[in-house]
Amino acid sequence: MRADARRNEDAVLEAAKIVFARSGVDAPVREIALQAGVGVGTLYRRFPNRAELVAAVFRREVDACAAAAEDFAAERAPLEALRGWLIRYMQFVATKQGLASALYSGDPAFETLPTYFRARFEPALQSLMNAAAETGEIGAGADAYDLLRTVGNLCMVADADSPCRSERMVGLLIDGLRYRAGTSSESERGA
Amino acid sequence: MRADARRNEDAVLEAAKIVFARSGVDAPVREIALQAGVGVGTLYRRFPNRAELVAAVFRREVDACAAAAEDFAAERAPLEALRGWLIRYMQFVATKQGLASALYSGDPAFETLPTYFRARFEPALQSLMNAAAETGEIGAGADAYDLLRTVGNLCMVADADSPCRSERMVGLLIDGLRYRAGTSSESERGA
Amino acid sequence: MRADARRNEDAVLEAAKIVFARSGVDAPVREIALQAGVGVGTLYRRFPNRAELVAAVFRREVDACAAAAEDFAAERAPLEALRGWLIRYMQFVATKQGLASALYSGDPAFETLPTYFRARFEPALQSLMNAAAETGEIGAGADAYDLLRTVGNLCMVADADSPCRSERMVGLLIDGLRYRAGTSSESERGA
Amino acid sequence: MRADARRNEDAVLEAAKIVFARSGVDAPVREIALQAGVGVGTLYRRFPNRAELVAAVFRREVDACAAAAEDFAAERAPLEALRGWLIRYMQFVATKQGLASALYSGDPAFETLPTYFRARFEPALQSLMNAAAETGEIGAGADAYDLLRTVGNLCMVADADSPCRSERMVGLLIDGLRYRAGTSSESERGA
DNA sequence: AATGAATGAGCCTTCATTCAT
DNA sequence: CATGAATGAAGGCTCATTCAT
Repeated sequence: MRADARRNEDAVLEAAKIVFARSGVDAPVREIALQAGVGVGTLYRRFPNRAELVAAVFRREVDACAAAAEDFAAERAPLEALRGWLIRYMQFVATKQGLASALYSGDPAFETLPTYFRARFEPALQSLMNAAAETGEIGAGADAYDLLRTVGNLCMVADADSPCRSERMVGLLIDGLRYRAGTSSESERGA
Repeated sequence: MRADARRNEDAVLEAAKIVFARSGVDAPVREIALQAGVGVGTLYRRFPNRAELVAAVFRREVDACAAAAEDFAAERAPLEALRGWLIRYMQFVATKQGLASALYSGDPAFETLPTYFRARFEPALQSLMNAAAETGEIGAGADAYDLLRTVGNLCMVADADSPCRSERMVGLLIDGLRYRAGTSSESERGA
Repeated sequence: MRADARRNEDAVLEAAKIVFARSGVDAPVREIALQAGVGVGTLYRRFPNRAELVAAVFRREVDACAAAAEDFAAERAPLEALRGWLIRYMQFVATKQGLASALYSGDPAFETLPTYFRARFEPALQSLMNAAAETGEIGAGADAYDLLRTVGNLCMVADADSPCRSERMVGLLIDGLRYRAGTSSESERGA
Repeated sequence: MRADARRNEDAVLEAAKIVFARSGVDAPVREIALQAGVGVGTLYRRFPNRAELVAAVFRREVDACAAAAEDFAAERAPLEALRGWLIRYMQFVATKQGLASALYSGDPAFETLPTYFRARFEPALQSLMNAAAETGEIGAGADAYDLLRTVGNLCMVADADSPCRSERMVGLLIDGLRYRAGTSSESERGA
C-alpha cells in the first residue's frame, strides 16, 4: 500500500471515530469524509460499506484499549492497575453506544468482532487480575471474560438472551450490599 | 376522547414499544403505524413528533415497571423481592438502548422524563430496600436513587459528565471481588 | 334552509374570506373550518370542493364591492365618486392575488364567475362614468368593461392570451406621458 | 465548476422557469427536476430550498429583460423603443404571478431581490425615457422607478402598505380619460 | 487514484377527503 | 346533522451509492 493511501486510511479511521462519537454510527458518510478531508469516493474505495468501516474503527479502538493494560501494569500497583484499566475499559465501552444494536444486526462484517474483542481483552485483563490475586488483594476465582462481559454488557447491550447473566450481575451488586451490612468498608461508600 | 381514538392510542403505544425494541427509536414511522394497524396520519395526530411518541412509550413502561414493585413485595420475601425487581428493572433498562442519546438530545419532549423516572422508581425501590434492611439482610446506608443510577446508567448512558460515578461503580465491583477474597460466599459465584 | 345552517354558511364564507386573504386560496381546509368555528365535515357538506367555496367567496365580495358604487354615487361628486370606487375596486382586486391562476384553471365551478363579475361590475361602473361624462369631467367614449379589465387584469392576471390588450394598456400610460408633455396638469404628478 | 454541473444548473433554471409559468412557484420539485432531466438531488444540491431557486430564476429573467432594452433602443425610434420595452417588461411581470406573495414572505433568499430588480431595470428604462424625452415625444419629469412600480405593482402586488400609490395609479388612468376629453388623440383609443 | 456531482430510493410530514360516532 | 378521527396519497428532503471527470 502506498504511503498516501495508508495516510488516507488512517485519516478516515480517525475521522470516523470522532464522528461516530459525535453523531452516532449512523452519521452521514459525507460527514466522515469531510472530517477526514477526503472525498466520499476515497472512503468507499477503502470501506465498501458502513459495516466495514465501523468494524475497522472498533478494532482500532480495541487495540488501543488493550495496549493500555500494559501501561497500567507497569506504572501502578496491581489493584490500582486493575481499577485504572477497568475505568479505561469503561470509557471504551462508553463510546460504543449504538454499536451494540449494529453488532447484533447479523451483518457479516461484524461476525469476527466478538472473537477479536475477546482475544485482545481477555488476556489483558486476566494478567491484571492475576497480579492482583497474587498479592491477595482480590480473590482468585473470578473469570476475566465474565468480568469483561459484566462491565461491558451492562453498558453496551442488555443481554435479553441470557437472563441468568443479568441475575448474576444483580447478585454481585446485592452481595456488595449484604457484605457491607456486616463489614465496615474502607473503600468509598455509595453506589 | 372517543372510544376508537383511545383504542388507537393504545395500539400505537404498544406498537411503538415493540418496534422500538425491534428496530430502535429511529425506526420508520410507517413501520410503527403498520404494526399498530393505523394510518400514519393517526399516529401523527396523537404524537406530532417522534420525541413525543418516544416519551409516551417511556412513561408507559416506567409506570408498568414501577407497578411491578408492589407485586414483588407482596409475593416474595424482602431480599428476593428486591432481587426480583432489580432484574425486572434491568429488563426495562435493557429495552432503552438508543434512548439514552435521545434523552440527552435536548429535545423539550424529554425534559420532564428524568423527573418522571425518579418520581416513580425511587419510592418503589426505596420501599423494597427498607423492607430488606429491616430484616438485616442488607445494609441500611445505600441510597435508592444511587442504586437506580448505578444499574441504569451502566446500561443507558456513559456518564461522561461524572467520571467519579464510573469509579464508584467499578469500586463496588472490586469490593465484591475483594470481599469474596475473605469470605466463603453462599451466594452464586461468578460475575 | 334552516336558520343555523344559514348561520354556518355565513360563518364559513366569512372565515374563508379572512383565511384566503391571510394564507392564500390554497390554505388548509382545517384552517378555514377552525376560523369559522365548525367542523370540516360541515364545511364539506356546504362546499363539496374548494373551488365551490372559492367561487362563493368571490361572489360575495363582488356583491359587496358592486353595492359600494351606489354609496359613492350618493355621497360624492361624480368624478370623486368614480375615483373613490375605482380605488375600492382595486382593493377588491388586490385580495384576489392567487385567484387569477385558479380562475383560469378550467375548473367548472369558476366557469360562471367572469359572467357574474361583468354583470355586477359593468353597470355599476358605467353608471359612475356616465355621471362624470355628463358633467364633462371625463370623455364619453371609454368603455366601462374595458376599464374594469384594464385595472383588474393588471392586478389579477397577465393576459398572455391577448397581447393587444397589454399594448392598449401601455398605450394609455404612454398617452398619459405624451399628453403631459404638452399640458400643465393640475392633477397630482407622478406615476 | 465542472462543465456538466454548469449544464445542469442551466437546465434546472430553464426548467424551473417553464414549470413556474405552467404550474406556479409551488410546483412540485419533482416536476422541475423531471423537466430539467435531472434527479431531485441535483436540484437540491444547487438550490437547497425553493426560495433560492425562485430567486435565481427571477434574477435570470430580470437580466434577460433588462438586456432587451438595449436591443429595442438600437432597433427602434425612441418612443417605439420605450413602448416596446414596456410591453416586454409587462410580459416579464406577467410570469411573476404568485411570486409577489413569496417576495414579501420575509424569506431571506428574497431580501436582495428588490434591490437587484431596481438596479437592473431603472437604468434601462431611464435611458429609454431620456431618449424619448430628448425628441420631445414624452415629458421629462416622470420618474423611471415610479413607472416601473406603477406597471409592476399593478401586476405583482397589491400595495396594501401604500394606498397613496394606488391613488396615484388611478390618478394617471383618470388623467388619461380627462385629457382625452379635450384632445383628439392620434393614438389608438380604448382602455 | 481521488474527487465530488448525479441519482433516486425511502422516510417524514401534511392535508384533502371520507365516514364512524 | 355536526363533528373531528382516520386514512393515505403526494410532496419535501436526505443521503447512500455510483460513476463521470
